[in-house]
Amino acid sequence: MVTLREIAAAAGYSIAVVSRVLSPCPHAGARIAEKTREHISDVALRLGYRPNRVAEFLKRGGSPVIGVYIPDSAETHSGELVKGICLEAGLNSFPLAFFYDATIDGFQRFILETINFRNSGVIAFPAFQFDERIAELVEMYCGHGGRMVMINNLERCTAPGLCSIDIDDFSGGGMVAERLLTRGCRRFLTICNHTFPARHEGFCRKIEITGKTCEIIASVKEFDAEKVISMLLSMHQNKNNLPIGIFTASDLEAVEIITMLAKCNVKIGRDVLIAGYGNQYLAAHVHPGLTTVVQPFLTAGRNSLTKLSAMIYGKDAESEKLIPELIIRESA
Amino acid sequence: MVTLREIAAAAGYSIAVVSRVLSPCPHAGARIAEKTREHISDVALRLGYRPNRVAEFLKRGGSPVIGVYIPDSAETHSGELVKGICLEAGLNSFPLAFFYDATIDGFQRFILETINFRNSGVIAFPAFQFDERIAELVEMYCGHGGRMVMINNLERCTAPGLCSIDIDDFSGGGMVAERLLTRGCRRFLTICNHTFPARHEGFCRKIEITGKTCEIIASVKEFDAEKVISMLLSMHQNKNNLPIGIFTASDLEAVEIITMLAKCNVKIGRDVLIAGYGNQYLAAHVHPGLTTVVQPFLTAGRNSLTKLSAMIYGKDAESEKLIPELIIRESA
DNA sequence: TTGAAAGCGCTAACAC
DNA sequence: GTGTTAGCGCTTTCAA
Repeated sequence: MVTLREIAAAAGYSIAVVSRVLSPCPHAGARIAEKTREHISDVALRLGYRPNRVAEFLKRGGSPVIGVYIPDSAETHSGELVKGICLEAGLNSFPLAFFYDATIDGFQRFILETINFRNSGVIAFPAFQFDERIAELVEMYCGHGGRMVMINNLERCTAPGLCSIDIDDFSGGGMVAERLLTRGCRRFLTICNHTFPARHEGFCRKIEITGKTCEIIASVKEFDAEKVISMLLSMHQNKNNLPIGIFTASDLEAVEIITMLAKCNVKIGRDVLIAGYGNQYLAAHVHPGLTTVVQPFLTAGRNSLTKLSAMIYGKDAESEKLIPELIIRESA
Repeated sequence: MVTLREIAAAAGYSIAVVSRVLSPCPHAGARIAEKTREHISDVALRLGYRPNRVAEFLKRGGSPVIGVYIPDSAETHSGELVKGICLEAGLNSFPLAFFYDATIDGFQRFILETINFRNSGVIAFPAFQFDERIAELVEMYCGHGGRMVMINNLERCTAPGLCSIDIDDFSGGGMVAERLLTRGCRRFLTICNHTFPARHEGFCRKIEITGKTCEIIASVKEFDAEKVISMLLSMHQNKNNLPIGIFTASDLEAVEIITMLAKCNVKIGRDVLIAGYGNQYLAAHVHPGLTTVVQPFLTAGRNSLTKLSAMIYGKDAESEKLIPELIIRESA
């Protein structure tokens, strides 16, 4: 491992000068001659220096570890988020401590643990039902100088030192509507999903603009494939009202419906078009393949770490909104 | 954060004595009076002491960070493994550095990086095609005092300081065979999968013991649902040979086949029984639900960290083989 | 059996 | 602009 000491020896300066050149946030008023800076940077590069964050934060009275709060679920997008975070963390030599959970009590334990260990910052993706206590915990943490990046905060928490990365569900829903409209759908069906209302709102808004309406089913449990579909088909025997467009705010429900309809001899992709949300694992492997919305969670993960690291070193980081993308397969 | 200094003050001993009591591997020849040990342990417990691994390893000339090499895929089981590792790492205050990759060159970079940062140890799940270079890298790393836990090593690498956690694919395949036999299957079909040969071997062995045989299809691409099934069904018009049992070594293929067959009016779960392997996300949500083998990757993750931590502190850790479990749903 | 003190790699206050 | 020095929390050598 290359240390400041070795660089200092090789460059002919003291360790302190080398530190001031290489430190991500040197103390205020640190002045270095431009020539010295260049020389030391060159030597560091040549020797392959990688900072020892552990020692850096030890001195500052803390630990470089970044706490990551992640939903305790097997969904594909959490995996993508984790991957993005890990990738950037690796590049920047930040160790990570993951906390898998999906409860408000767990979130509280997580925050307290983060404070107790004097970790350098927090990335949080609290994917459970929003609760005022979250906002309080975030305020408490940031109020004491903590830095946090929150995924899908949706403007519910605000605090200095808090930066949000949201993924735009509303426009994702709109993309599905546009696709179904383009494919010539006349009637639309959608399953309620209270966890992600914006996906529906985006979908319905786009449909309403065209003067068409959406039938809404309370839950996937009440989706009686044979009944609903035979009803819909018979109502429109003249075939003029085909295809019917179905949108569910999660792939899980879309896959249930696809496999239920397949058993009823419904031609999915022709008479009935189905689109889901999330591009979960296996969504590409049902027949017909599921048209769905892919969320840029890898990007969210990478950006969250970049922003957090900037904030940790006293720079500003702006919140951002990421736009999802429609993946077209055979189902719609 | 409670430090040794505070405990020393509260207990009325020097920091050195407290360190000897609380350190996970005190230097050889450290003697402490039993009464002192108890007293200091009590105080530490009362104050809620959690060791500062960063400082501990700084002194020892390294970093507490554990490097984790994980396949760069969205499969559910990687997520479970990561979760298990994170859980134990959190309990033991070990920071983690994940390296998502699926190439031998990446594995080499990972090992070199681990050495460069003087990380405390490695958990590796190299899920790509086995290569002699892996064995060499492992030998090199462990030869220089590195500690490693390998997931699904399958006895391919050996080195002092290496401990393996394998999941028994052979018995997993056997479980599926037993289920299909119990359900009265007379004929069996299986899709080749060269990545996981043991799953097939376990399956076919159990079938062969009963004197029955397995038809083998080279790949899922060549599974022409209509052709294969109409052939099979017509061959056994008398219905005496129903149900037909199909086993694929991955859920992905099983889901493809289920959704293809559904379109052909085949009664899955009655005339044709299908089982997959892996219990991937969505496998529970196709219709009919997929009978499959769930691998104990959460346990593997937890145990890998426990074993690694033991080895890091100079204790021995034994390799182990974990047994998967059959999840019965409607498809078989 | 216990304590004093050095030092891991780095930063920051202070001196020059 | 640059160097000196103390110290973050812990382990370990050496001395008592």
